[in-house]
Amino acid sequence: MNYVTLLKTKNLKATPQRLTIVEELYTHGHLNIDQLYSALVEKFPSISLATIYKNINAMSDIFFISEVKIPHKKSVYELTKESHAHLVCSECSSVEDIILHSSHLLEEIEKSSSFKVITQNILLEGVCKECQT
Amino acid sequence: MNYVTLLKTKNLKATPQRLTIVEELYTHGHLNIDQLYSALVEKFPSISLATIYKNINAMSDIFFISEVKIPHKKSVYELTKESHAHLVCSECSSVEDIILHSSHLLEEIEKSSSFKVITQNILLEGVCKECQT
DNA sequence: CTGGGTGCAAAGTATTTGCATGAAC
DNA sequence: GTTCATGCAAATACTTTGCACCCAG
Repeated sequence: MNYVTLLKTKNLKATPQRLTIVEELYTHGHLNIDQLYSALVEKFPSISLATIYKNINAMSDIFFISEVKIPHKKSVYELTKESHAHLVCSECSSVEDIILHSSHLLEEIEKSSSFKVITQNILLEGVCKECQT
Repeated sequence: MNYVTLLKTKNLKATPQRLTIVEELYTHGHLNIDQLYSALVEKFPSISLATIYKNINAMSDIFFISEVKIPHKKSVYELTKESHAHLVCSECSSVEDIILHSSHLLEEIEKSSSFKVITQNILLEGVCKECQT
């Protein structure tokens, strides 16, 4: 898949700044605003936080980027991908993706309530492999 | 259970403002900062947002209140209770609690990763009963 | 009485907006 | 050439802090 083309189909220009945000997220998976800014300022010394925000918002609007809200922490951003859950380490703050087969869960909800689920947002806090000394 | 006593055991004074926040959350389940402020200002016309924030923070520190972060929306607060999931309606923004038996989910995670889960944070977005015209 | 709480104002942090210039197409 | 993006500064929104006064215990 070609990010440049994908952006253009949504009428967003493929600027170097924008592409670098995408690359950073592709490479590192999950980054918060400050981490994105630190990464981008290396390459574009005069970039402003406003540009980061504008781009995050623009690409979120087209569902190309998603915000992950984390309890007691700053939000991180990721490239939108197949529905998945997040494992957040309380020690090192790492965020890991995991694909769940949560059909049981959805069945359970439909049985016990009349709520029609559209999007799942599952986040597990705990200790990652590396931090389990 | 007696909220007054509970607060005191944590060295928090049972002020009218504080108790009203608790009552509001008890009655309405989930409220954001603005809703809390609107409710409290009825009873205490000179209350300030700072007081709301300070109390929310103080009672969060003792795990008496929990913040629920919701995608694309403002956080809401609830009284801490038994572990449960949230159903958030995209139409009317209502938040409903549901107790899940998510053992399958936890087993699955432990099988496919070495992550040790401590806290679950499950939120489902969709359409509530009332909004399913 | 004593210590913590309240409410005000101010400070701090986070995010958005307006606009002139510049780059993508 | 036209449109949209960038980057600066300013504005707005959100949250915390300091302090004098007040109330719960």
